[in-house]
Amino acid sequence: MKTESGQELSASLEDYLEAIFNLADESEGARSKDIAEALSVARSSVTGALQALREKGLANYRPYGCITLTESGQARAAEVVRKHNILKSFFVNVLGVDADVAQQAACKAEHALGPEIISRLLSFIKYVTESHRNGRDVAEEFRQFHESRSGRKARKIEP
Amino acid sequence: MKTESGQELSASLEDYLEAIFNLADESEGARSKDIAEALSVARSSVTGALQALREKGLANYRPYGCITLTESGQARAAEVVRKHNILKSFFVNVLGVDADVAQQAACKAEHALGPEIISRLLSFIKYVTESHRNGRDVAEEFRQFHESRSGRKARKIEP
DNA sequence: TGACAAAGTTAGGGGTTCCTAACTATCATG
DNA sequence: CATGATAGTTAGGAACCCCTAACTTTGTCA
Repeated sequence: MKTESGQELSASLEDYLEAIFNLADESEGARSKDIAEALSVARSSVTGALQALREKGLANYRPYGCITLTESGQARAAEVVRKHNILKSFFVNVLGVDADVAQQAACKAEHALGPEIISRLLSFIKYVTESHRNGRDVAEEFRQFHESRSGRKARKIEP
Repeated sequence: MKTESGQELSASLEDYLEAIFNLADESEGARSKDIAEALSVARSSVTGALQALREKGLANYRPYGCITLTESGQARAAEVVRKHNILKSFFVNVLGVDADVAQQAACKAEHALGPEIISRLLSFIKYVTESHRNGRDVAEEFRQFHESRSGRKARKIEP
């Protein structure tokens, strides 16, 4: 039983899918205006994207109607969101990056990484988490390593 | 003294820059045909890209002439290549991904990640390398963790 | 209910990136 | 040096994705 449903999807359409998924989570059915806002895009661009998503069988959409995802649309969106969360978690919890920076980077990188790498990344996060429980906190150890390295750099400037 | 030189560059143009850089490394001056081959693109697309790069002051190019990068072109290309190598190294040496998969993923992701994350990723690779020298090999430990996890999954299927 | 504001759509246009087909330049070789 | 093969260019067009401006629909409230 495969989760994925068919064709290639552009990064842009994946973004729309993700936004609809997240918005529909809170209320039921997303509003065009909120999608536009979430993606920083004109409302008319949303209309276009919705037509494309409908044609691919991913969104239930008719003019002036409320916007939901089809089953396969939800599956695709869930995959994207999953990638996003794994990436963000890696950036924040392992690399120690700011939440905002991580959020933005995850948004862009989620379209670029295939299942193999995502799966290993997830595994790696779990590994780091376990290391924490086992008293050999890899994330913490790295953070100190990183700080001491940046520190060393800084010291070079003022001797 | 900053390395970067100016404007935003599309992912596509970054790819061309990288290809020219790599090709010019081996011989001197890249050939249009080889760029096309490296990027799996029609020769005419290369011509267009070269015009764009020339307009941005990144490539020395005139019709039928040999192709080199300007100084700022080289600087930009070097940045891209650096990102690429850091990502690939992370995928291969930390996550344990196949070289080919890593290569492809690095190619796509290099356009999506900013300096903050790249710098931390580099630092993390160094941390893992040191851990190897210190007898606490994080990469190796993760590899075993990952294997045991995939193993556990597989066992579920045939009980 | 009628009228106004907000939400959504359509029309038209621009930029990017790529393609194929046909043309031109370059180069090696007989 | 002629000529054919290879490399490179131009022309024209398609697919995306986004925009603004103008129009239509919807919903609210006096």
